[in-house]
Amino acid sequence: MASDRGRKSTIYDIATSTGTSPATVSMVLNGTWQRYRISEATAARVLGAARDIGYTTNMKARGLRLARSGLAGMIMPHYRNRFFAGLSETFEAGARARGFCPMVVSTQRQPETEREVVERLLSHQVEFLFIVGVARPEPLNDLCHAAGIPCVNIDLPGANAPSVVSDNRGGARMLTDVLLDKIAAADRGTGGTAGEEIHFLGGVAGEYATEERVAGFREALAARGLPLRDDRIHPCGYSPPVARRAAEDLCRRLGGMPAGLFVNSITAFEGAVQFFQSLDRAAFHGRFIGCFDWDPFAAFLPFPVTMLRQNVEAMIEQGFAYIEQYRPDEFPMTRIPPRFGPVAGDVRNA
Amino acid sequence: MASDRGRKSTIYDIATSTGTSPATVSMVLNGTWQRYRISEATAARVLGAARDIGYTTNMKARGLRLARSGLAGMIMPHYRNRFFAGLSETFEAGARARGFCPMVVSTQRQPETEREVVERLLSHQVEFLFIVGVARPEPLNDLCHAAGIPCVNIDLPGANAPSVVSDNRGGARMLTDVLLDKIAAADRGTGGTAGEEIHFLGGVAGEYATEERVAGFREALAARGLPLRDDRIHPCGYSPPVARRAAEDLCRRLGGMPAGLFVNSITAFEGAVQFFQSLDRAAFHGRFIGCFDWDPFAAFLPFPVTMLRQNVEAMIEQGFAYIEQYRPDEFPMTRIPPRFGPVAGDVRNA
DNA sequence: CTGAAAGCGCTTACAG
DNA sequence: CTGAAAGCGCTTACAG
Repeated sequence: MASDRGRKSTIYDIATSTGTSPATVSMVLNGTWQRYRISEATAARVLGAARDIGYTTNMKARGLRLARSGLAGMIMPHYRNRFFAGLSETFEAGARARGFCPMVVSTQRQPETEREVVERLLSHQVEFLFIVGVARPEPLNDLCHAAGIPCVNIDLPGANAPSVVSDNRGGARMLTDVLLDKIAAADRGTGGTAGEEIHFLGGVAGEYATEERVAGFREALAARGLPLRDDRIHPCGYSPPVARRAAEDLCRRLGGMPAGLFVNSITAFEGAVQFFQSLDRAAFHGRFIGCFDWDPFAAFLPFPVTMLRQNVEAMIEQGFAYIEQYRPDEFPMTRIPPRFGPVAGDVRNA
Repeated sequence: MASDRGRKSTIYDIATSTGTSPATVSMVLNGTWQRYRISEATAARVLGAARDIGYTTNMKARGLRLARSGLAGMIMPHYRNRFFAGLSETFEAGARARGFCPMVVSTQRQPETEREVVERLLSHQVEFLFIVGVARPEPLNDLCHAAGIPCVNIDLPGANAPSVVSDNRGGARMLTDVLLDKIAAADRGTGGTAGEEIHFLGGVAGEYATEERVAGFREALAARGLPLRDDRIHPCGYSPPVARRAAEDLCRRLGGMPAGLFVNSITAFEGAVQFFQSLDRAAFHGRFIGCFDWDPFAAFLPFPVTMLRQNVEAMIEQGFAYIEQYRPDEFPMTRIPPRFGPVAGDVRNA
């Protein structure tokens, strides 16, 4: 029954066809008609016509009039891992539950794209913006402020907006402790000092998340009185190919796998695993690998990997909380503890 | 320098502050000023003021006036695998390259959500819509037609809009052929009839993609004169837990892995792999697994897997082509051939 | 109980 | 070379 002739129908069409006025139609459609004492009969007539004609309200016009777009914006690097995919999906569900239409766009970590996309989203009048995984979010925060739009930084913090991040330091500490425990258990009785042989691979020196994780890693060692030489830290970046090479170099230098390997991020892990494929399975005997991130397939690799799963739901909830209580002059930060994901080889956890 | 006092600034603010009119400001900002013979001096003044004030044009107002929103819509099930993630990212890049702001939202395969989201996107006046992975897209296509908005179905076809899908039949044929070749090579000289021991796992009976893939699977067997009993086809759905159980039942029944296993979709594969973890590595000797989908980590499992990678870029390009040459009365379908992904254990391909 | 009117921020012929 | 005016589709006091 849709009038697919010509253009989309408007409240004027409905007013004409029902012998009422645009104002009446508007009130009926908005459900405010009883407040305006519109007769039940008129309301029913209008509603029926709207249904028959397949009317949908033009949000552009309503938004213009009301200065409320109904749009909720988010930018993020990409969707190619479970962490980012989960953040998007959770954000979308949260936005929808709050009556907004989610608008999430990926920017591939390109600062220029990030800026352009934010400007675009602002042009489209998003009512608030989640900024995910941006290394330097401050310029974007400023753009939002200039437009009078609340925003939050997720995953990577920034000075000019509230931020919610994983507890990177605490998580790294947890993960390192697990690796050290396993090494110690394997060492038991041999009096080994395997703690010295634990290495940290991946991430970017000077970047917030990496520095925090390195700090947690150091803490765990320090707590056991284990030494840590700087040459055990290899912040080779996040790209799989360079992580692959870094892992290879490391093993060549050591003459084999280190007793423990803390891999920072799933993408670095992907690279490292490419190299591990070339190793004999025996190379992993008594060696323990940890990854600060989780992936369902990575859980099924042929050697044991302990994985940390960031708490996506809690991060997004906190983001909405910050938006809802937004104060343009206070930029707190909250750290959400990650949890252990299923452990490879341990089917019960899968 | 942004005037973050009060609300967002408009062309009226700029007109006032530069002693010009809103019309002039509009022309200058749109770059059409020379066509209207506005003086260079005025143009420069306006541009400067716009920059100082941090002006961004209100797309709601412009869209309303121009009946062009600048929004490109897409709905899809979720982002939790490389295929969907790739479709989103490629779509976003394509939309941006064409001057649109992408608006992609996930619907978790819930028909109600799909409908609501499409209505919402239409309300926001998206100029066209990509409908990805929807089992029954026709009602959504009709919604778009009623609104006069072109749409295409991606991944799963529909009768009421142009569709672009992977060449499911051809791809399944390719994949099955590889598995049969490997089995034959392993069998060489033993005179075995291992072709009979190839099974198909996952997907939904009656669903387009599954039926096509089963057809390709049958074709490959038929071409070699191999028989295929119906009890070799196990369309257990896509969910990992049920696929896990199905794989387990199958192996129990056979007393071990079949010679060949064609797994339909990465999610079914995820389930099957959960079960495989409990098997001894020897169980895979001389057994060959194929998956109609690709994942970077699945490529590094401890047994050989041949994976098909759908051509996301070509699919999205074809989608845009359909939109650009849209005819509301012709609904063709194009099939894009998938390619082989890197093969597990073969580092050279990784 | 319902309609006429103004205005959200923009663009584009049309005058001058 | 530039401005006044109308109109995109809506909503909301304000009359009646």
